[in-house]
Amino acid sequence: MADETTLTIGQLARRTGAAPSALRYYEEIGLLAPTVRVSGQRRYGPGAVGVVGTVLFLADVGFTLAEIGQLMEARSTSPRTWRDLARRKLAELDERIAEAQAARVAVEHAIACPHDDIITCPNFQDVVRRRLDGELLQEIRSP
Amino acid sequence: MADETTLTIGQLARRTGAAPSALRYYEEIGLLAPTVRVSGQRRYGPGAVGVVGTVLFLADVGFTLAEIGQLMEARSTSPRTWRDLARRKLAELDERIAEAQAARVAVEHAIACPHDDIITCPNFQDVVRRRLDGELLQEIRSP
DNA sequence: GAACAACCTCAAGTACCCTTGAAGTCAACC
DNA sequence: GGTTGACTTCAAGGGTACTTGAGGTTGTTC
Repeated sequence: MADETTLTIGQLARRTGAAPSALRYYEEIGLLAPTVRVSGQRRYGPGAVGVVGTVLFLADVGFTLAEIGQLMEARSTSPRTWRDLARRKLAELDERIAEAQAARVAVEHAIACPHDDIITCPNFQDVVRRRLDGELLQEIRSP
Repeated sequence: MADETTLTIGQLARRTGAAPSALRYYEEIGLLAPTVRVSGQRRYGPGAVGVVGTVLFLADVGFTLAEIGQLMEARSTSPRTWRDLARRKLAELDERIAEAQAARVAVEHAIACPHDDIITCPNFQDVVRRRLDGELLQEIRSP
């Protein structure tokens, strides 16, 4: 029977919902610190669940693994950096929400439109034109 | 001087904001119909701007290129399919919005938390625990 | 002592959406 | 007739986050 306070990679995987291969990958890219080995096999302390959970949560929130790496590093050493990164992501989330809501409205309009071929629908053409104009504006702003 | 009602790939690219390589790629995967060629070069009618604009808009909205392919095919032949696909994406957008809003709240809480190492913060631990429990529920729901 | 599950490493593959580079063609201009 | 710019094809590369497969070891169980 195994130690009860220590987890194998499979057990950690089950408790966190991350695949063992993903956990190995996280270790490989430096997101998770290398662990104690028992005859070659990784053993995790109970705290690992929280760490992996944090990683997964941050990934859900939209941080890339590289960003999560920075966050985990700044975690205890520099709460200021941590909060800066978090605030930046907050702005990104707001943007994403706004975009999704705009998209939602546009799709709703397209569905409500009585035309059979949407490309012929004036409403839709309007949406598309705005999309194209947005692109052009971006190009003009940063040439 | 060239025909005024017809566009080269570069001109179409400038009018739509899509790179020429992207337009060729769209054609390659069947998203854009192959066009007339003038001594080997693609020539697009004015309607192409709308078509490409539609593709770009749909991509923004979150459709994959494969889905956009289906949509373009169903466009005039089957408005019902079109609306079905659109409605499904609407639900997806709602989900995405809800997720982003939940993430926003969680990040806000994390920022507001007075703890220096967030992993030790009870609020944050709670967020992470909910994330893990959510995962487990999913696993139970679809084993 | 053989099977079995779960672990290990390392290289390569996957999915999506393109971009980049090499090598060449074509029309227009000087 | 040589350069320029925009076009052509085709194969390969790139970023992100993993997964998969081959080939091998360890520990437990029958």
